[in-house]
Amino acid sequence: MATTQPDVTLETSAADLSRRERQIMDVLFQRGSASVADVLADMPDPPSYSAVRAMLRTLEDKGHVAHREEGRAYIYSPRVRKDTAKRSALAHLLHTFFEGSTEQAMAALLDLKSGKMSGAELDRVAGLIDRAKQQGR
Amino acid sequence: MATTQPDVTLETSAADLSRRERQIMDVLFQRGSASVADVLADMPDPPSYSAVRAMLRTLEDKGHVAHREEGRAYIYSPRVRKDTAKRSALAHLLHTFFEGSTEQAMAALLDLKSGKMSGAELDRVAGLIDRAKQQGR
DNA sequence: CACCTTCTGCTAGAAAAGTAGCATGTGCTA
DNA sequence: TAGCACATGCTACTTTTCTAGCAGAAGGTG
Repeated sequence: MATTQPDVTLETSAADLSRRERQIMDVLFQRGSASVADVLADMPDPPSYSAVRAMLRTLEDKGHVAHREEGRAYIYSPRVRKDTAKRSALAHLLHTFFEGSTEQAMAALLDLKSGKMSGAELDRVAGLIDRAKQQGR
Repeated sequence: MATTQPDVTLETSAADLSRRERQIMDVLFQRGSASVADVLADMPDPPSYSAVRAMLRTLEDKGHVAHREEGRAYIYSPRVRKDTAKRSALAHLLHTFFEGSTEQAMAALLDLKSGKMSGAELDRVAGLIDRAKQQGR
């Protein structure tokens, strides 16, 4: 069965970002919105303040982020809705590492954190699956 | 001894790769191993054959990939085990988009593909969750 | 064998990414 | 009001990424 889905190519963003830009977007998605200093604080192998500013400007030019002024500082946030970004990231991961199989991904997820999940949490997830089954029927 | 969690920062790779390098690694993880031509075929906005070769060489220098000769062609493959790569990718995604919550990630996963999952597949996943519950108890 | 195809090894260059630092504006506070 | 703390706007520079293309080796085929 040719699973030849172009779904990955799109990616809504991420695919065409440079290393630093990607790191910045990650921080922004994780925090929702952030000042330059915030971004800097969360970056691996942190560059200079100036460098971050420059890259945020680039990202803004490219349309990936927007800023609003808060006091005298700029607060940046991603322009794609987190939900959309989530979906593409997930889709990309699925394609790259799990042959597109949700089942495999779920298994890996459970394997990664099962020890750390509470019973209640597991119950809720089980509930979600039940609901999916209902709908699919 | 606060070796708390290097989980995200480390990333086993990915974090410090350039755009093209990342794209190549994605192809390699997805296919397991691949010739230059294979990689090229799967890349978005495909560069030249030469360019791909050069980047594979770079990746090899950096230790991210290895090659073996098969006939007169080089077949490249990632040097980190797919499993390890999976884990870090998943961990990173979890941190970036789901506040580290497996539950949220599962929900998103179901939401993304629930329509496309077979009943049997859902059953198997439910089974996995049951098992996790057993263990956690 | 002569030729075509397909692969690698190089080298050199253009383009993009990443960076630093100065100038400037503004609020705060001693 | 003078000075500090922080913020942005720029610009120029260095480094890495990305790319093309030539030369040579090796297999396949008429």
